[in-house]
Amino acid sequence: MKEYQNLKLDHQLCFALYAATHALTRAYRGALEKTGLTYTQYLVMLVLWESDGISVSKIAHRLELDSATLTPMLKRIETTGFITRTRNADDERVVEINLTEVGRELQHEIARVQQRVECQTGLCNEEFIQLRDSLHRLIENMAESKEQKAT
Amino acid sequence: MKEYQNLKLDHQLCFALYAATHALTRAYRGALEKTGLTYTQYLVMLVLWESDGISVSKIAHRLELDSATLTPMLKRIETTGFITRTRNADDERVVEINLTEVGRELQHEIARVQQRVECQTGLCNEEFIQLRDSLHRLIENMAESKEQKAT
DNA sequence: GTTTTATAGTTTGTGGGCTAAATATTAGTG
DNA sequence: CACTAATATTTAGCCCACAAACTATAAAAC
Repeated sequence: MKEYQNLKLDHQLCFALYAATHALTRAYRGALEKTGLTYTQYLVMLVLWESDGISVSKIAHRLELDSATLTPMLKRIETTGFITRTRNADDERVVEINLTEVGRELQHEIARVQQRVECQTGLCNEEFIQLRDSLHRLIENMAESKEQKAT
Repeated sequence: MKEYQNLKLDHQLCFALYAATHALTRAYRGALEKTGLTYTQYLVMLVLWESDGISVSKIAHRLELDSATLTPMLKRIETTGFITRTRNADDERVVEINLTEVGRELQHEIARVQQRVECQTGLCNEEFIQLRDSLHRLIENMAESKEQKAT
């Protein structure tokens, strides 16, 4: 049987990404536990702290998620009391997501959680930034190659 | 309201990882479609091509997944005909996973799929390797900080 | 002004991933 | 041999992600 070196698990970028994402997600899961947020819900809150009162589809676009994923998730966050969901009066197709007072306050606690997990990565600031920027280039490139396929 | 620069979505390493993983996963989803494998099932096959006939828990350890995640997944792969699941005769606690002939043959086709997706990342070889190695360091560091917490 | 067409969001069904708990088998211990 | 501990697998229940189908509203076309 021919040996495909490129198929070795440890040579794969995709597996490195997969494993790193899981490692970070697990770290956040533990740290977020007492807030009642899951990791993905935490990402939604990050979006809202940057731009409160936006629509479901805007959040979906920002996080590159499907609105079918967000609808049930937003409902769960709503039950925890951090956000409200209201139909826009001018355009009743649109559902607006707003932070509650509790949701805004949560930001202070989360800032500490974020700090802690970032430390756990054990990367110096330089490598942290280099890694992040490489990932952004990768994301950009993947988006382009997807567009090309569409045309 | 105080502004936490570190909480900006685009400053977060975790979101860059999250988005990059999703982008790659989506690319693989499309490319793997005609084989009938999902992305995670593809990872399992990579493990098996490296070491056929290992136990469920060994696969779980290699992919850093819970065996509770793998059991239903392996059953699905089994129905597609790429693997078999058999209890070890000496120690009936253990379930061994073996490739079928079709499963071994699949490797040739998958090698081409892998090549194609790797191209879509648009990274030069140098950056590819640098990124992958940074991720491995991150994974390593996260594992250490988890151990420290346990002690 | 009524009929398309497009847009925003939800629902449904499948696969993946986790935790906690249940089950089954093997290995020790007296 | 019975009792307990350890290991491996499975089950059950929850959340996330996506595709496809559906509902409701708004905008465009005629």
